[in-house]
Amino acid sequence: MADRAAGADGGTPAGLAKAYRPADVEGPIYERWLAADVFAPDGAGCRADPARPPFVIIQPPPNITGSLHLGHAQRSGVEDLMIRHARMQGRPALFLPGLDHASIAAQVVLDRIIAAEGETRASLGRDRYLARMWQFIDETKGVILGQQRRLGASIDWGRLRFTMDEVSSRAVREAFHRLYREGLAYRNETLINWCPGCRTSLSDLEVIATPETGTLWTVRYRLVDEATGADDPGAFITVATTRPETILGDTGVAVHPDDPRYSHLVGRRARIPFVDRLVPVIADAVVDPAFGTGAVKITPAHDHDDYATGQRHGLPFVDVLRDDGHVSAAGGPYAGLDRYAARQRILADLQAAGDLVAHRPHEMVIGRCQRSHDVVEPRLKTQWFVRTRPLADAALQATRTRRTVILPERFEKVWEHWLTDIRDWNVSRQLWWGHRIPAWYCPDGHITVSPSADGPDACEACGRPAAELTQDPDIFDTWFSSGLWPFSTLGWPEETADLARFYPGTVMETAYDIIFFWVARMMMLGIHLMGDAPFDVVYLSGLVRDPYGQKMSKTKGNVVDPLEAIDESGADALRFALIHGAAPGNDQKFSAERLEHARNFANKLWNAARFVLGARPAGIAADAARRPPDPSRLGPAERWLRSRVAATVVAADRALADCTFGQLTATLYDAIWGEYCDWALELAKVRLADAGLPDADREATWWTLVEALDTYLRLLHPVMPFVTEAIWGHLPKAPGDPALLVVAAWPTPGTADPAAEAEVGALLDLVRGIRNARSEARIDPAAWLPVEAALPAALDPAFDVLRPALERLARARPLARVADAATLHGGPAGLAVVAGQLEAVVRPAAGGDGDAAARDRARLEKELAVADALLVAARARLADERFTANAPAAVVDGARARAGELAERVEKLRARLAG
RNA sequence: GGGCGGUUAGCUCAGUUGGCUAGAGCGCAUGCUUGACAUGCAUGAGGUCAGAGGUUCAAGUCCUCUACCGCCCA
Repeated sequence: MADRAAGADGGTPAGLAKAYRPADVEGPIYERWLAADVFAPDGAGCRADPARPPFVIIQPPPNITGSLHLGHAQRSGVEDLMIRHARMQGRPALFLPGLDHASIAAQVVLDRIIAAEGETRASLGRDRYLARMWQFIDETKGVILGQQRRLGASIDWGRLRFTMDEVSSRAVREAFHRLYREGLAYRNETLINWCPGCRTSLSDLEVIATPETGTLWTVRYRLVDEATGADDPGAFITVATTRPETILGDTGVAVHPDDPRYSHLVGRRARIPFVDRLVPVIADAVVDPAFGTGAVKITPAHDHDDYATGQRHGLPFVDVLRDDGHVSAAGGPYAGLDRYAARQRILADLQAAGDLVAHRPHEMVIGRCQRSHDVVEPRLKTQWFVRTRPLADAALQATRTRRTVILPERFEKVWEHWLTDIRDWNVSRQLWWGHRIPAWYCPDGHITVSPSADGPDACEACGRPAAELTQDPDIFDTWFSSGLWPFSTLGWPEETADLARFYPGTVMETAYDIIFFWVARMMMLGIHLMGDAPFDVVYLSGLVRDPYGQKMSKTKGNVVDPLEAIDESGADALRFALIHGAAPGNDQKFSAERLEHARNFANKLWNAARFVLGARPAGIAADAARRPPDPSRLGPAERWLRSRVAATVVAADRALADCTFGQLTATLYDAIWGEYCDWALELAKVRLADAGLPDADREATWWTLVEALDTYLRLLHPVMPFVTEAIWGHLPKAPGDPALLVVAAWPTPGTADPAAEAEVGALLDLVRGIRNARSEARIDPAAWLPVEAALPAALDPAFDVLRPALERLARARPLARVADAATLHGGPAGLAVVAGQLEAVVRPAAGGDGDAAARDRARLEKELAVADALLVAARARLADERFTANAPAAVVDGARARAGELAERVEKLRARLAG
């Protein structure tokens, strides 16, 4: 691992390579975690307190035949972050992984493969097809598991579940059996959504309403002369339709009862062309007289509205489609034609007969299959349904009482709305790959539902032996087994120890686009079957999009492969980039720049550690146990750093408590880069190199750096587990520390030191001011220039200690303190610096040219203009009695102090410009 | 048609219960092989917080309306 990597560079401090090379580090570290058995809440290396409440995330199972995309990577990263944090806090943390069989998706993939082998589903038959599927998933399941591992997910591999394994299968049978017994699962013939491409029914959720421009054709039906039974010459009723092929299934024509244009026709019969069916003209208030001609053809077997109308009026239901979307035998002369070919033929034939009256473009909403995008056909089928109303009410109750909280909260409205209007759930799918519905039918039409893997022994109703029963050929909607996931994974229906300990789970994290498909169903089934909601928090993450905000998709070619990103930049960089952009419910754009930014951060941290480890004072042994710095030896910079670290711990804790993980990464980035690397290490360098100081002082400085680094590594570990673990392995350990950071204790905040923060803050401002003046005056950055500084007496002790460091940072030598700001005036030409309450003068080597003086003057004038404008505003505010009377005292005091500082600054700047 | 979200620097985004000079990364400009890091360092430029109105001592933040973009449901 890291030691091996060091060899290439040779002689680098502490055996760390000059640049962080994730590829060298990640694999071995994951191996060490596995070997130490730290991921499982009952693993040998687990250090959790078993008395504390477990923290449980059951991972959303990815499709077993697929591969991980960035969305998976992001969610996996966020889940792992929560799990690792909980684990470090000492809670038993269960991160349970799984795979989903994804019926339709898997069949689509396999169908393509067997097609290349010259086979089809039909040619193989059900049994051989399923055998082929098991073989296929055996080959592919490793892909996605390996990806999880590459991401660093600290999942409990021993508890890996698959939605089609025996434990999950038993749960599906048992759940369905119970729902059936309770009347919550029922079989019914009704209109369902049929996808001719997938040749299966779909739930309402899988049908996507798509606005499209179609054609509205106007067709006239001939009315029959009841006396003769022949067509009544010249008597027509004209209807409008967007689906002419459904004419074949028409069993009525409806008009509005109050429509005077048609009232005389109600009760007569029309002849449906081609199939020669006589159908009644009926009156029904559902008809919109303003739409089309005001007369509506009724196709009860192929339209949801017509279905209801047909029921009200006792019309026949004629299914004119086959499963493959071709016209069935009921379609007379068009039988066997594809639905759209039939449409064209019918239109042509109507035209020829003179019955096609008109046509015009028509804006409409068409239901398309979520997966195949085929136009979905409403059809009459006998299917199994789950009665959702009582289940949905319980789910609503759980969120209304805050038993389960949805993040971000705005999704609770969406949740409410959907569950309030929910319709029964069609769970039958006419596919092969999935859980076979455990329902058997006897020749007398009795239904037997059995939870047993072997099926029933006999018909429940009439006792016919099993041999005379036939099992329902259909399988369950994949989401039915997914809905049981929070407890089927734990062994339900058996009362296992895991089930008792880990149900309900803590957080369910998933993408917001499956809130109904999955979250709602887990909630409904979990509450019903387990008696309690399956989780405390539903964390809905957003989608990961490409840099232009487009959804990533293979067809667009804008997909970023997580493994490639890891190969290039490391798993930590990918995790950081994804987590940094993750706000609950918000989509994020992902770009190479973001990844690079994260990679640079990992490298920065690595190098900071490299410096610290290489700067160990001689008096401290390489294998010395870590101890806190000696408080009596701490200088202002050390006190400042410890205070900042304490503040960072507080901020990190807060971000974790709020689930604002982007805030967490920003906090740690700013602290590590902006405070630790930019200032703390630079200040410490000088002190550590100062041979004139007592050993104990330098050792205290080093221990302070180590302590801070140790804390940062712990805080950052959940986000960037590999680099932090790699570095931590080189740090001195405190007594009680484990061998691996993954199970080290989460930090507790230290004590704030406001005085140190103020003192050091002021002195760092002085450094910034000097640098600014030098840079603006275009002075050679390498040049050492004398600087005189005037500071309040209170800063003297800190200044005395830090002076060598400040000199180096400001390239100021000597950096002399003067007692009185007035003495800064006059004398040789200099660059004025006004930084907060401090003033200084930089003395350029050769007095500077005329341009330099002019530039310096311009800089001061600009600073004065800004300060003056702010002062005017601040004074105006304080002059307003309503402000001083109404605002909180702290705010008013702050404004007064601010105005005072500004006045001082303005005065100083004016004095400099005058002098 | 109903609902939700967004609009802050050239780009991508932070911005907590309303309260000190609205921040970061990338990009840009100028300069730097400073003994951890050029995957770096220093300094700087760059903002009418979409628009209008309102509440308030005080609004990027709260309310109303408008515009544009996106999403969900029907």
